[in-house]
Amino acid sequence: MYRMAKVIVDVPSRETDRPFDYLIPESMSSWIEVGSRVGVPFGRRTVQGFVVSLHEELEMDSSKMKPIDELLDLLPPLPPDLVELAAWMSRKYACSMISALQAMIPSALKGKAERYIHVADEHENEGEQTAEPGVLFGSQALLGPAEREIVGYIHQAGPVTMAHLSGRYPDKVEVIKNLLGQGILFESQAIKDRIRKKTVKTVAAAVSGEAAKEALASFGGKARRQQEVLQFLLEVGVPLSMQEVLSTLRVTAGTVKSLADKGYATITDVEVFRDPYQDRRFKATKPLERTPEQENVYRYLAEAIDSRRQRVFLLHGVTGSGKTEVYLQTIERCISQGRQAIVLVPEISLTPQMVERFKGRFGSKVAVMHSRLSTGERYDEWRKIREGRVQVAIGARSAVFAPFADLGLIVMDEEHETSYKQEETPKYHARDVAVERARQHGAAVILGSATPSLESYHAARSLSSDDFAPMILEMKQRASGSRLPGVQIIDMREELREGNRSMFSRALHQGIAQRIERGEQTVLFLNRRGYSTFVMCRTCGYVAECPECDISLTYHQKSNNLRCHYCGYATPTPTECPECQSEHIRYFGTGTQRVEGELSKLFPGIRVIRMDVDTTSEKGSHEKLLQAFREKKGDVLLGTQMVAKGLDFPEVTLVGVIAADTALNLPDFRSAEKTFQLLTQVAGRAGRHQLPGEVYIQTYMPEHYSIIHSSRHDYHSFVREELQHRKLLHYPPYSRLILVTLSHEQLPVLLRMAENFASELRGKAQRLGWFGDLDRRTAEALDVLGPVASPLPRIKNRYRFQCMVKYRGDLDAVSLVREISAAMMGQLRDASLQISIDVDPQMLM
DNA sequence: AGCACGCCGACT
DNA sequence: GTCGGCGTGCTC
Repeated sequence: MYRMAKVIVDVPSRETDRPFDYLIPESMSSWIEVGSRVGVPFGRRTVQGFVVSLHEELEMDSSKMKPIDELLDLLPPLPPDLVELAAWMSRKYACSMISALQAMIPSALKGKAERYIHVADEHENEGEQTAEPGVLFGSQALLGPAEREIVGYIHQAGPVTMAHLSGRYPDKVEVIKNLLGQGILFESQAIKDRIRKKTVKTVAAAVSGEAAKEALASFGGKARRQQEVLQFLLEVGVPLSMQEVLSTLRVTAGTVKSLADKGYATITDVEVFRDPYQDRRFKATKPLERTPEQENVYRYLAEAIDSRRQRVFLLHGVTGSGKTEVYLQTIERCISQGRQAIVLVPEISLTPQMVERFKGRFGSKVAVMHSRLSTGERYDEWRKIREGRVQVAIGARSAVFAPFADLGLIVMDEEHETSYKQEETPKYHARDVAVERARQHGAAVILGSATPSLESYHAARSLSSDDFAPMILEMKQRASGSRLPGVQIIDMREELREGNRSMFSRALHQGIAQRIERGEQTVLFLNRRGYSTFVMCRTCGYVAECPECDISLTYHQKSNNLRCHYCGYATPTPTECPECQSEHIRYFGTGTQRVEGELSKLFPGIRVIRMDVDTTSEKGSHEKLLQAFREKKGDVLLGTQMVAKGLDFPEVTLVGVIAADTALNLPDFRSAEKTFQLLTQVAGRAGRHQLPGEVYIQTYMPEHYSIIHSSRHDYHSFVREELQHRKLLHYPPYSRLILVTLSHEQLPVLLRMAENFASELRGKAQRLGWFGDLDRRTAEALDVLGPVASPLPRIKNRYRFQCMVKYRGDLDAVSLVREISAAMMGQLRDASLQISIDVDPQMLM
């Protein structure tokens, strides 16, 4: 009987996306589990892999079968339910198993093989200087002095890497190769993690009682400092960190070391967790009394927690209705029953304020995961979860994979945010993953938003037997009792007609002036997208573009150069047009910098705090800027998306949207929805406390329904209208989409393959009886649009074309697409054709 | 993805 | 004559 493991190896290729069988060595037998991370021989090298199942076999083909060669962690990094979830993801999103597994663990555990050089056992003494140089060992050739030195060094230093060795003996690479060839040296491979567990040195007295007295006496006036250290350690009686001992007694590490050498003290490496919040104190908070609305909602949620069955709730609550307090109390109930909870927030709203609220309520029971943590910090937060040291995990998208053993609740705040969809492989949506995990664990899911996505809202409204039919819970009032701000739509065409060519309408201009006068604050919002600053020649219309990616280059004022946002290509800003030699070439478009400039021109002495990618790239700067604004060190907070979310400043009474249209005119069927959500979010920033708030929205399309309904805070009317549009055009939620992008270096080949793909897919769907025109609402329910050139038609020297597959949600179109793309990649047996599959795409541009 | 095996150009 | 170019084939 042989114990075997099926292993998914870390080799990102279509042919290797399947389990490989390995023999489990006797020594690892009781340690290897589903979810274990192992190093396995694969071809001629060693790679990392994950055990996905265990089985036994009576016979085995020993010529083919290899044993696992190392087990990388004592506790498997993935519990079995996550391995199962990875299989679900690979089906749903047409991604490889390894990419799904890799997404679930911190990057610190993405190990790579390192090669080590050893001295072969029977040659160990060859490096030593013999009395008679030139004596032959066995059949081996004579070792020269260089050979002897190298062999001797490795023997004494232990296994070393080739890089280390060639660093030490830079001109002896040939000699080393020879030794390897002769079998005097040999290579091995082992998986090396990207980081280590952090340790601190601790010191403790190694003697006590009588022995301690003797020890102290034995110094006899000598080594005063050592004596002092021992005395101190005995007094304290518990192990201390080396750091503490050194700084308290003002001694050096050498002193302590000598004491340890005498056997009077011990120095140990103790594993510690890197704690990104260790220097922060969080004020403890108590649950607030629930408002009647909150009470009503909480009753349903508490019942769901108690039932231990999968339930999905859509919590639709206006900004300021106290959704977070509801989350906190539901989590409290969940963890008091011995289960754990995950809180998902968009990366952008994982602000110190948010962290503070959770830390304040749950203290050390919380692990926080966000992108600003270092690899090591993130690894340690993750370990706290895996080892059961915390009960609550709060983080962005990937926190949905927090490896809790008994999950009772998943909260997804700002459910409608697009950042929950990962744009890289695996292109998963955290909402769908959350619902699936909840199914596995019998957990509750709360999808919270002031402006729920149409997908979620529609799913909740339809009485389908879907795997996910949420129940809608509503909160219509602000918890503070304050009114939602009045919203004024400003027609910028009118402004232009009346001779105002500035980016500020007269009303907004006056509004800002008023706030400055009254000492109140203003938030100005600029939609970044569509407002890229590009360089254009005003004489001939030439636009500077990236030679590799065919997209316009972005002007960077700081470095005075042009950069490609996609591949990083950079070039100095031209002073004359390369096409017509005109000098009238300059950057174009509005960025936050330009608005800032305009503001200081219009309001001399105005204090503007600008928040954008430039001013928040540094660690902690985001926090600092907000703090400064809170302390009223600025009259105006000017920024992009990041000022729209979750911020709460009592003295902000005016919010201005510079141009609502930029979001409205994006080539995306969701642009109206996005605009509505954005305006509602932004408007929610004003007048949250005693002072009443005002919102000005500047637009060239004042009659657009998303602008009108958002100005009236009327979600339901907006949704009614928007759903009609979607239904008419058969867009989600009335259909589903798969975006298939094909890329190849040669345009003609790509065109042929893209056409092939579309017709293959149409043909196959027709044979299944699926193909047809969605608009006719017949049984036919799959349509292929395109191929067309991708919005970014060329990236890194590869041309890109895309097809949009539109289909009825109950069909398994993903399998079909996957099948056909696999067949096509097989046709061109080189890897020159790449096909990327995006299921339920969010970004269509 | 690597890494090796395997067949054709410019050099000691 | 060899060193080395990268085409294609495989990895339990």
